[in-house]
Amino acid sequence: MPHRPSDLHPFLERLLTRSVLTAEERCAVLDLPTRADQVSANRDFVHLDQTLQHSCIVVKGLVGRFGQTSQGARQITALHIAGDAPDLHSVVQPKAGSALQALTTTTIVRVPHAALRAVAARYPAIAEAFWRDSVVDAAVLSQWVVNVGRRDARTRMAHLLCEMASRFKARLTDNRASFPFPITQVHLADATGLTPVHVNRTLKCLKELGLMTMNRQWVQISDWKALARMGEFHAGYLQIDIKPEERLRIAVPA
Amino acid sequence: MPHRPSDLHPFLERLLTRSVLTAEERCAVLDLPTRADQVSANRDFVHLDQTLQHSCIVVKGLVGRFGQTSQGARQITALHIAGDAPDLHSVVQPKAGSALQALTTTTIVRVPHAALRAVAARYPAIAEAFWRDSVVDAAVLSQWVVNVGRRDARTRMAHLLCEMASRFKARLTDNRASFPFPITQVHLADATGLTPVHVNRTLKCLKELGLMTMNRQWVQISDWKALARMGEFHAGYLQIDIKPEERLRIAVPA
DNA sequence: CGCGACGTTGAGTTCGGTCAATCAGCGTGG
DNA sequence: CCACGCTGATTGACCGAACTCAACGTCGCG
Repeated sequence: MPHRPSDLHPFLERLLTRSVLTAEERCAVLDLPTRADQVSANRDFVHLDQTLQHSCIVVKGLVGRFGQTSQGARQITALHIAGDAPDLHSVVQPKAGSALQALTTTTIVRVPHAALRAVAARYPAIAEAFWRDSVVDAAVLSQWVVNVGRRDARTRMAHLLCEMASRFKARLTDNRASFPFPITQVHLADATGLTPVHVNRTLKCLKELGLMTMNRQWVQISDWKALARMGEFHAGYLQIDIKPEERLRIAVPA
Repeated sequence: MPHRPSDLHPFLERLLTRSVLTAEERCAVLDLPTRADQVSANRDFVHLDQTLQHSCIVVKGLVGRFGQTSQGARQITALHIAGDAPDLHSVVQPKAGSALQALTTTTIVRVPHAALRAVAARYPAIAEAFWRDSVVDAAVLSQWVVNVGRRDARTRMAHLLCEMASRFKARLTDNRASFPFPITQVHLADATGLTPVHVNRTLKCLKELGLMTMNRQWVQISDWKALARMGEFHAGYLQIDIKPEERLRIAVPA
């Protein structure tokens, strides 16, 4: 069953890396109604405590989930790239527990909860895929707690870079890889729980060790193995690269 | 429809604080087959990378989800009390991404995935409640990232104590509260990302400020408002105390 | 060309870590 | 009953990774 190109393709791909959906179910996902929206850098497009009627999906760009202390310090609790649905959970929990902000000019699409709920009710396998997606996000969060709680600055940074490289599916050739990562050092600081100054020094250190280089738009990893070792990075928790036959499907086809 | 007492009652209660289930659905939850199990303190009962056939539910005691660095430092990423299902997510994601360990002598029940899947398939509202449960857990995790990433030791500790008091539903009278919290300072350190020595000093400080006292088994909060202020604690994210009419139900009754 | 955002660097400080000793409670076995 | 040993709590002295403050550099853009 062929299907026209859609902003939702990357999202469907993401679901399919971990869940099994029939052709009909895939079409149902792609046919979800969407409203595209451009968000400029450093703009919240979901506010704390806002009650949502839509979930959004990142089409292009970079989105951060922000928490914040009463002293005004900000902490990024999750980074979301194209294909991610940063607030899919709002389908069952519409009150936003944290803000979403674009870190660069970002295009998102909004999908009405009504449509998501309808498709989840009609196709239990899609509900299952949504639940699984939330679960994988939680596994990533749990890694972030370990990262921020127990690792030193270099290790933290290396881990984050490895995670993002994996999620961007950066092609690994000859122990090198590179991927577009349009993030400032200030935002890296908010993601790692460091200060911007120390992020700068940490990156300098990783560069001097010959592990990677970075500019505003792009990360070049020059020694993947060493960076992964330094970051204590093991990709398993991301549930990427699941072999097709290992994907799980509970729901029976309609 | 009356029902015999069950180890699953606290779990059902937990689901019902956030989700709406019909009498039939409640019975279906309570009728889940269980196998009780006693776990002694400091014993892993779910190991990293283990593929699970059961989810467990805490009946009595305290369970920690543990992550760990390659240097052997441990970080608790979640604490689970009676009524919690620490690995409900294994229903859709059976490979464990972190270890579960009892922090005191704990009794759990194990529920086969097959039974959970069957009940979720038969009653979409139960699947929805499970998903919502995962989502709330993720919201707590996200708070922990903020806590560990951006707050100083005193604030961190105060926040953790307030969170646990709220989850234990500690009765608040005259700005005081107390609840049973059988945790060692070593485990508190693993939960807050501090060292045991500094936990000790931090608790001493909170005590000297007249905010709380603590021994191995019990926490006494002597000035709830001040402790909550110090910990920047706002209970909203826990999704406790949801008014009955604000609970969400998407699925239509069978 | 000037401005603003971001990146870089140095000097000094501090919060929390490390190491090590001591204390307190408690269950066990002689 | 009491000595022993274990686990966890407490305290002190010192250290160091990361923070703060402040200046300067660089790049893109109006």
